[in-house]
Amino acid sequence: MQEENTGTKKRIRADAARNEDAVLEAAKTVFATSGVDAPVREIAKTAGVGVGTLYRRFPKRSDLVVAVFKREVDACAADAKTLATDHPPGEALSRWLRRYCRFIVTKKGLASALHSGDPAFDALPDYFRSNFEPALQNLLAAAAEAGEARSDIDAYDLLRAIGNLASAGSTSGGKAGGNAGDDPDHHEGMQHTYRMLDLMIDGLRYGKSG
Amino acid sequence: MQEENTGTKKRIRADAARNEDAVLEAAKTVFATSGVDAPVREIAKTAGVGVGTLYRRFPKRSDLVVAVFKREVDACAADAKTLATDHPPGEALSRWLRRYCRFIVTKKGLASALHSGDPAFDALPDYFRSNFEPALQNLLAAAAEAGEARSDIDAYDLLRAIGNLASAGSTSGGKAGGNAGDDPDHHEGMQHTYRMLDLMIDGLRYGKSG
DNA sequence: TGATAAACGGAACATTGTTCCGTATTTGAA
DNA sequence: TTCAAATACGGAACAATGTTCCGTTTATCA
Repeated sequence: MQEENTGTKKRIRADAARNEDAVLEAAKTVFATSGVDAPVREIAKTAGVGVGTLYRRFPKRSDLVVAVFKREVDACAADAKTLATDHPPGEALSRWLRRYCRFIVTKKGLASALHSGDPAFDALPDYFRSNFEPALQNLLAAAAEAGEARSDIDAYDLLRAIGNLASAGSTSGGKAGGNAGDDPDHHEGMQHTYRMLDLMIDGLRYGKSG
Repeated sequence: MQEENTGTKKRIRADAARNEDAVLEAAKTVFATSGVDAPVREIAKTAGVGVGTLYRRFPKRSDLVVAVFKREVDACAADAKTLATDHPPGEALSRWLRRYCRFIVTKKGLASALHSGDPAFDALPDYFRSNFEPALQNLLAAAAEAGEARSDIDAYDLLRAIGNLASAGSTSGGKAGGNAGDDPDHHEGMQHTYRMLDLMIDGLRYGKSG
């Protein structure tokens, strides 16, 4: 059990692993800056690699999009665990919902790609749900048990509700809206979205059966 | 009032008009066959025209898409009037709803383009509604007056309902689903859609307040 | 340190939107 | 009918972008 990979032959070369990570990181940045339709070359250049390198790891452009998306889903879902250990249940729940809200807004460009009919993205909705639903479910259950939230809320319903809330509040274009500031929290629409989210959170905490 | 164009200088050359029509017709065919993402060259070739000619009339690819869409909206809306004069009110209503249903299904590819965030398509939803709503409104009113349909149905509600019905029933890809037959009426999903539509039509005709 | 497999970089290719311009056609008048 | 000007035509050429190929470089291991 010394080797970390079971089954496959050899382990990946160090530079290969480093580059894969650089590409993913660059893609995340570029997608956020120039939208999901940004040229592959731009991503490669940002990552400091040639297109050949990029394509060896991600044979299709859509593979890269999918990988970045999944990676960010993972990160967001992982934050649920972190928050749960670092904060009291109600606070953890509230913080994660904001985190999730930010995720939705910054993925606005992706959303349209998902519904583009390209089969490459068919698996993403499932991935989305199967990661976020349990994450939120745990936060909800813990908060309910601690008496810090009502217990009659379905995790998936809440995910969808906030998803709708957030995507309605953000500007519609694919190209990453305003260039004024980098922080999505300071977009006008975002403020409104947060107010609505606070309303929901209050409802969760102080509603009936609390 | 002898000249048909008021304000502009001269009238368009005969070959120009002929070509514009050929391009629109070709685009309609190609979009239906290969999807809205079909190459401009393919459309030009189908129309028997050079790309230069196509681009003089439609400076952007999206202009052509918009033009085709509007043209088909016009055609569908115009059919409402034709049907109204050729058939008794209830029959006209019923026939047009099927016609509209077919329109929706064959425009499935367009639907995703509309929601792509491209500002070129921003005006289309309005165009859609402002043409179809009055058309259906007239049919509904006539049928209601003749006692052949209930009178408490909102035209726009019905348009949306059937729109949802039809787009749910058709295959999801952009590329025009099965190559088996050309007739959309014979796709499996279409049969189901028609059955649901019949249910609605029956409801319209024999429901309360008939 | 050297052999070898793996990975790298980026030039080259294919596809597609769009522009340009020399040539052909239509139009209106002599 | 004939001719000149205006208009439109066709398609080569350009630009942007996804993808492939291959000669060169680098990591790994003995």
